[in-house]
Amino acid sequence: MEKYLSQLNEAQLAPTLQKDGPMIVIAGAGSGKTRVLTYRIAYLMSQGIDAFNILSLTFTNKAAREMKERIASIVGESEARNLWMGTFHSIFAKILRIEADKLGFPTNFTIYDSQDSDKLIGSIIKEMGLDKDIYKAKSIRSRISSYKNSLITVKAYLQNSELQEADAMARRPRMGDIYKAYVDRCFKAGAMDFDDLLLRTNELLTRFPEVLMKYQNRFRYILVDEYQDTNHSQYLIVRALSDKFQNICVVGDDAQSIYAFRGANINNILNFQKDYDNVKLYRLEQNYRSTKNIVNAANSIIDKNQTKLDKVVWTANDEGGKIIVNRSLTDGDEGRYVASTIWETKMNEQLQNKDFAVLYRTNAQSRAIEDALRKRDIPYKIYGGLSFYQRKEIKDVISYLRLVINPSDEEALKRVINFPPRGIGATTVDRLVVAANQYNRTIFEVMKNIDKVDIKINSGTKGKLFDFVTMIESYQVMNQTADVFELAEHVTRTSGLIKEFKKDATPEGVTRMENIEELLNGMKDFVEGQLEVADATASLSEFLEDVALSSDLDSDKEDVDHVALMTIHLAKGLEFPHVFIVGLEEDLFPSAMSMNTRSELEEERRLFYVALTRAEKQAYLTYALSRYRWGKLTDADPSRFIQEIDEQYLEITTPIEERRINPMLDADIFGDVSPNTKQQVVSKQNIRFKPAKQVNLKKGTPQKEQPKFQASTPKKLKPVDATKSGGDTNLFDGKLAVGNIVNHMRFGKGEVLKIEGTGADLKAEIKFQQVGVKKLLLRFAKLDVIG
DNA sequence: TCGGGGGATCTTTTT
DNA sequence: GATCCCCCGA
Repeated sequence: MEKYLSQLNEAQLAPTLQKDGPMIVIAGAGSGKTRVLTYRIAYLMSQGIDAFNILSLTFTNKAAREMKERIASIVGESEARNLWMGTFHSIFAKILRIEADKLGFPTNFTIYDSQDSDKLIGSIIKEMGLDKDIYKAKSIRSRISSYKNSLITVKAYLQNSELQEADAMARRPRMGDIYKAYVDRCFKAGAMDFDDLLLRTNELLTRFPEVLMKYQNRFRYILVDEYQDTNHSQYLIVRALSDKFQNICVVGDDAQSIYAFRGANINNILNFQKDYDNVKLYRLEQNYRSTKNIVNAANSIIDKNQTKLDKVVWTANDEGGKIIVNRSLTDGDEGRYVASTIWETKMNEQLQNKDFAVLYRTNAQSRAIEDALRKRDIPYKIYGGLSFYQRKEIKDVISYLRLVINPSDEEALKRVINFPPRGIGATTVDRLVVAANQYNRTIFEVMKNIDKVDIKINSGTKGKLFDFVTMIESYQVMNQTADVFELAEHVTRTSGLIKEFKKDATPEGVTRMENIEELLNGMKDFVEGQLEVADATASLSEFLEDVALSSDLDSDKEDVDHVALMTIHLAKGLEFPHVFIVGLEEDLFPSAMSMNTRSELEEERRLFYVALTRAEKQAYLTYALSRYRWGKLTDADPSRFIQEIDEQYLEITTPIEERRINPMLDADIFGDVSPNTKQQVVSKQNIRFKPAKQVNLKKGTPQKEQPKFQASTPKKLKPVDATKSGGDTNLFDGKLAVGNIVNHMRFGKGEVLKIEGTGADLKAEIKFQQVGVKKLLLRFAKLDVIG
């Protein structure tokens, strides 16, 4: 152990060696926090703590796997095996399976992905006869998701008139009914969505003190990585579990909090010291990853944020090259610049493809980069986006398997009952759903008892339903003895899936077949890794759980040499020698959707900080003057984030003339002069920045500068959850001032007289022309600032 | 019931 | 540009 501990610096050593008590490690980017976590766990074990008593929550399953391997190499394979390590979702899914019966769920409950949830919500809206343009499935889902992450159950919602009123004012008075129907239907289907995995865990720990006690006693030492990205629901789980022994170690970096949009609450990390007694605070400030130029440039950006903890990240590394800023005419040119620069650098510096990463704000940006790399024959891999398991053909196969495990799974059933087409149309399915609701049974049960049910279906169709049921049941029988691979192979053949996909001879159809083959191969691997598991059923359910909860990143194989393409969100925690951050344009990065409040913009800035700090040696920032968006060529302005970097760290290069990089360059890559060498250094003044759009609306700000960003769009003014603590959630935080003239949806025009309260309680006293003085909770009031 | 064609909407980010 | 969804004719 000593041998390993000697690899740590002093700052890293202190938290590693603190065995007991609550502690927080504020770890700057690249400061070795994973190393601290890993060695700390190894150290705990060397001090006689049983692996069974340690719970370690990570942000990706891949991170968990890597840490576990590392720990195994220190303390031994057999010791490390018993560690509980993984994401919140995967760890608590396992616990929920063990305790499922207490909550009335089957052990083999299905995990609905977002697509399943959307479809279910869509059908509920349809069944209720609501207008789907007002009740958009996706936005309803995100509302429900944020309720769940804030622990607002259906019951709590129905008791909360403020929330209901807010939804009513957003023209969605039936929100509560939909929420209730959605939860009921998930329950009936034996399904949990992502948020349920956390919410139901909270329910379990609250309703069953003996269960809480069991896990408190079990997990005596708890470690949480990326604590800045935990949401309220996760926060409560951690609190509950750590309450007895208080051996809780959280690690994070407020500067890298980038998941507020899915409920992450930065206050969890900002307030940690108030949550426990005698919290020890450690800081890791030395960056081992990046050059001085990169670290300093990143610092100069994050300095622009108001909400942050004190921390000075520094490095003893070389100064390194300046950050290269490149302008292109179009997104296509940008892609070609990236590809040719990678090509050249690789040659000049004898690098591999995997030394490069291209990071972007939105998945849609990958295409232009992809095309350029492909033309240069540079191997690449796109992470995220439409993940393998979300592809249609894969979901089809998986849905059959889900039905085998859990025939109540409504979404899986609807997906495959008529695919491949077997003459069971939408009308029939609708009638089945109605009957199922009527008899309070699942659709599958109704189908099984179709003769005992009062339903208008002709006998021919009944026969088809019977055949389908028989088929699924035969798979269930097979599942008793066969392994996942054998079963899936059988299912794809006998269900007609293979035949159906083979009909399609287009390139897309061929790819589909290949994907199914890849899936089967993956299953074979899984089975081989699972040989010791005796129970075949358990292994199918485990496979499906992996599928539901693993991300693209998790299945990554280290040894493949390709350029990595991914969103910045996905790149968190990773590092690459050379990093391209592309699409640095206003409205794209920062995103047009995130410029309404200071806190949103600050999150974008943290995102940029995360992107930049992925780079070890060299960072490139690129932007284009025009770009295809929504299929149309649109003009773009350079991102304010470029301007925010201290100029001394930048090398602003621009092609000598605004020439296009030869689009035909694929033909003569060697003849093309690299944009790198043909550039001249220019000063930042030469970049034509538009005046940054005003974000903090102060009194007298000319309004017409930002008609696009008026708060009147219903989407922008979602009411914020009541249970969220702290002030970071308020849309009007720092934006509304006394004297502002505002427009209220119902009350009309008025003047702000007074602002009081903080955070979720922020209120404004407004004198309306028509209805007089009103005091409004800003988190619910629909206000447009008009002057 | 099926499949093609046309229109609307989409893009922020993900477990 | 792509996908999803609706509508209509076979």
